[in-house]
Amino acid sequence: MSPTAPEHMSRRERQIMDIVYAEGRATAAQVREHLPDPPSYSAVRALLRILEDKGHLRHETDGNRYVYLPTVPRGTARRSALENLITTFFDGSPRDAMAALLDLGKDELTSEDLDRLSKAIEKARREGR
Amino acid sequence: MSPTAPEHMSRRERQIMDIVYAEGRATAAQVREHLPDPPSYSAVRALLRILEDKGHLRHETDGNRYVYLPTVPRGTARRSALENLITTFFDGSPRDAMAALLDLGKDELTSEDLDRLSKAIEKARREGR
DNA sequence: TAGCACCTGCTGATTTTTTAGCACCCCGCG
DNA sequence: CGCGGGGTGCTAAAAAATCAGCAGGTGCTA
Repeated sequence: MSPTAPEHMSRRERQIMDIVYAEGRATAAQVREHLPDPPSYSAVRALLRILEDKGHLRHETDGNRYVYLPTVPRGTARRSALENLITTFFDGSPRDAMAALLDLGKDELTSEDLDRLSKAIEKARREGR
Repeated sequence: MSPTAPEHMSRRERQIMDIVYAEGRATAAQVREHLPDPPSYSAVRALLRILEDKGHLRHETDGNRYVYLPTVPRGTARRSALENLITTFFDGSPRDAMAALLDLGKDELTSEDLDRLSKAIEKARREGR
């Protein structure tokens, strides 16, 4: 079983993990700010401790406060999140996913972004095939 | 708040929704098959009924059994799933997401897939910019 | 008709999650 | 010193999720 298993996390746990991943690192207060329907500060800390117990988070001390970080690196989490998304929403087809992504980001992608993408594709073609 | 809100769903609820989205439509038995640590048949049915109450699923009758479908169409769910993923794991950058996706699928993408992708990019360039 | 194998609705109870509050510690400052 | 403001751990209780079981319906076939 993968260490990144959003499947097996409770609602709050997932929300918190998402925040930590988005922020990179976060204190209890920070997490609470980003939490929808934020519960008490103390509740947030409890959750963070649980997440740490379960091995999803670790913490460093900054002065006297804890700042939490994911134990599994962002890149790994990204990957499984993508895989998961592809299987549940794109029938396991990365191509379809890319197409959707392209469409989704069309307003945001700059000409230069598209260049880079094309290059990356060329590169993939040369290497992979 | 969006009608697709995996954020607010419980663990089982999410798992079930994922299955239904992956399958397109599913009966209680089918859902149960795909569920990790499957609970009793009766428990699955209970969950399905709850999901329906909450408006995430609806059902049609096939003979005398219920087959469940998502209320919000797959395409819509896809979009929000992608958006969500992009914000939490790619700092809101579709470009980075595409790059990761390309890398992830490099072994699976055929030459033809890459062609199509290139074309789609060209098209995006012409239209968008 | 009776038995079997499905299905459904419903409900109460167990288990897990989520929460708030309390006790304590450390530090800076009037 | 003594107080306030920040932090922490821990725990009990409330709330939500999860579950299994019962009652009843349908249809099929021996």
